[in-house]
Amino acid sequence: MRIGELAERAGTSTRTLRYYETQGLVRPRRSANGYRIYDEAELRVVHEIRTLLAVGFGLDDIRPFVACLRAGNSSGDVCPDSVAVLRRKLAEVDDYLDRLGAVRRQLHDQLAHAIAQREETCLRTRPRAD
Amino acid sequence: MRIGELAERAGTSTRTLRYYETQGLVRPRRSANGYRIYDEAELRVVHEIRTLLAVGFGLDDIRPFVACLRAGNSSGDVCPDSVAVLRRKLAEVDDYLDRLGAVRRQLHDQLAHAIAQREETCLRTRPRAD
DNA sequence: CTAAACCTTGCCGCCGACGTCAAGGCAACA
DNA sequence: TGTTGCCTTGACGTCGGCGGCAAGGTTTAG
Repeated sequence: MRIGELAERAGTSTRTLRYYETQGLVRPRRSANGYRIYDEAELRVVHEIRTLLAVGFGLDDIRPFVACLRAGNSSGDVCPDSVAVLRRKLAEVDDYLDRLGAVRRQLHDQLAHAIAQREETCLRTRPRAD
Repeated sequence: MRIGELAERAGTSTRTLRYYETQGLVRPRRSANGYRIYDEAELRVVHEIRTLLAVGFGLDDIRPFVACLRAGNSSGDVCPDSVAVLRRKLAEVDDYLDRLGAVRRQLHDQLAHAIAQREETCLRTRPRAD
């Protein structure tokens, strides 16, 4: 199949597919006139890329998964390099969750304090207004 | 004080301070020779900016807080616009925490599954090796 | 024959918060 | 007087994952 069909079937754009190629993630054959030709396996690869991107991976992180698929595995996850990336990413996410939780608490406290301050100011300004 | 001193006292760079100025967040006077002159209040402002940036705010979000400080309040949080931003940001963080939690679960499952697959493959390949 | 619908490469634009020169002016000290 | 160390504006570079456009070649349908 050509680039337009793959783009449509993968739910992305031709621009994106060419970009993945420059990043070494997808490797189409070329037909006589220079058009890119993809087989079904590449559709699988593109799906893997899209899924991992949606999870928050960068293209560099995704490379091992594509290599794993291309090595003939039914899943891109099972190779050692992929597992290593999964572990690292899980740790990163855990870190980020911690920090984001701290931020949440700070925002919450800051908001509560600001509102309390405003209440107090209102009471001082017009004590019997309410 | 001039820009170098403020940068050092605020723990940032002169480039950053000039950038904040282009964004309308900091407004120094100018001395006769064109040098930027900052008073102590601006140090406070820069601290506010840095703190909120560290929490994950963008400069646009920070603008109301600076205005609030500049209006004479002891905290940048207490003005209505600031409170509105705090609410919005808290909601954004909550959303993000949810999504990140989902990502965490997916990564965890994916990792568990990959490892289980590898164990299984090992057992099939060399059943009595371990 | 021609128009439409593909395809190609190449290059600039985007977002945000700056970093990093470059080329020059001003100030203070030996 | 020269050197060092401030300061000024201006402009381009960074990172990632593309979007969008230009200028052309190819193929297919009418």
